[in-house]
Amino acid sequence: MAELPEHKKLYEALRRLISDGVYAEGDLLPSENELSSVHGVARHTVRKALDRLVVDGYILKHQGKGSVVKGVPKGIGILSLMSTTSAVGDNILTTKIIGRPEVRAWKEAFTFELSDVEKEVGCIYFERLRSLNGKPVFYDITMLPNLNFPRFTSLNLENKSLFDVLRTKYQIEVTGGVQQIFAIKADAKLQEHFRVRPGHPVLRLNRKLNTNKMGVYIYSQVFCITDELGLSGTF
Amino acid sequence: MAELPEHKKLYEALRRLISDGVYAEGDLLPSENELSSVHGVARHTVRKALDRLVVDGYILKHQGKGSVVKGVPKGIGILSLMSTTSAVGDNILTTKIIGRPEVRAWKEAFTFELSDVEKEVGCIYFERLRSLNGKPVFYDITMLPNLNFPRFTSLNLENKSLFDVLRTKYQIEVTGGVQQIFAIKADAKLQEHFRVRPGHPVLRLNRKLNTNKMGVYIYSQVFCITDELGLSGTF
DNA sequence: CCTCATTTGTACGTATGTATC
DNA sequence: TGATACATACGTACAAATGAG
Repeated sequence: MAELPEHKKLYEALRRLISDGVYAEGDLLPSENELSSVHGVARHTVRKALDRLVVDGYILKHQGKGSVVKGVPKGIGILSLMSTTSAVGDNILTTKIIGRPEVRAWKEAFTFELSDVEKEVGCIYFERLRSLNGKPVFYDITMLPNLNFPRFTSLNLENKSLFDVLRTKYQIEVTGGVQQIFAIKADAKLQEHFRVRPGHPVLRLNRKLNTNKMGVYIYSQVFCITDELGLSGTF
Repeated sequence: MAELPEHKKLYEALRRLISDGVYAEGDLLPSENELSSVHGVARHTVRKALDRLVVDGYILKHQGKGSVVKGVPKGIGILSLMSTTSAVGDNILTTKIIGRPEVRAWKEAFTFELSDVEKEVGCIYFERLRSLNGKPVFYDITMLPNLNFPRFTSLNLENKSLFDVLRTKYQIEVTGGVQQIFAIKADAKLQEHFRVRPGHPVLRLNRKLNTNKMGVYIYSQVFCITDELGLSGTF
């Protein structure tokens, strides 16, 4: 297992402190010089970690003032969860894996083209149902190429963020991607998962996510009920 | 006018070279040391400029290899039109203004909060119906604060891009924004505009767009039929 | 397969400018 | 006004990945 670079270790440490609520929204982080001496790294290294936290939306920096905690960016990548009725902060998002991750041949990658290498190695496939306060709101299908993911199928992904697992276990970071968005009617499977009536409007997203590993893409199809919450994103 | 910092000047210069096609997709940028000596700045400064180009999606960096031009990020965050059946290039998008732009009090800004200043000055309101090859696909409501838009209500917006008009006539540039996305059923008004049956699934976007003018935001609500085309975006 | 020059990544140091309180 | 904190920018050194030979 490769040792993580200092700036990444600090990034993970600070990110965790924010996720765990040790630093809450509005709090000031320790100054760069303080973090530098406390963690025994150069200020430049601290700045690199903080830069990343800014890009990821955890903090805001203000010259002369300090680094203010913005909060934990919730949701799936760029599109984050947003309640239409009340704040999302008090709500509880739980994740359930349907079936269990398995290796299989690609059926298709929705509307995206697959490379020959991807076709050859097959894919790791799993489905998840995510609920907010017990009500199902996301149903998603995820496919990864079966490359460099030792023991992935035996990992417990319940209530864990896929992105966190990929980053911490496999050093894979999602760097961006493309997505297509549609409004559709619920079919039989969606009706069952979401417990809605036939014809209920559902949001569908086809996504291809880029990573920091050359040639490694994550494909996912996300279905979402937007009755009580919308998908929110900045650009 | 404040002088731009070196790393930003270099960023702008390189960004422009990529936009203008001097460096095309797949090309290798000059090495960091070369850029450093050519532009007379430290390597650290070059790296800062390149970091920004990576974040913005213009280049990819590979250790031991160099910085590869990725291209011009298309419609950053702004969901762009994408056909599900064929290329959109050959299709014709026409815009029709429904009614005519008028000044009125804000009814509401969808789910967004309005400032006191915005409430006081009122808004410029108009609705548009955009069609692809004669079939209506977008119906949108746009609201601007009634500030600094002389003669706006008498402008002819037919078949013109609102963003282009704002930029060329009023020096207002859209710099980003937030949006919420929902899947809904067509109501009576949407049924009529889109000529679809009751209950047809429709995509709804509530958008608040930031501009380069402090305190000036554009609010819009976009309805979209995604039967034959999806909204596509990069992130 | 190995070596070597090149290129980016990490990490350190130092100095000075600028915004906030 | 002064102390503090972040921003910019110069420098050095070595590690790690790439690709040519």
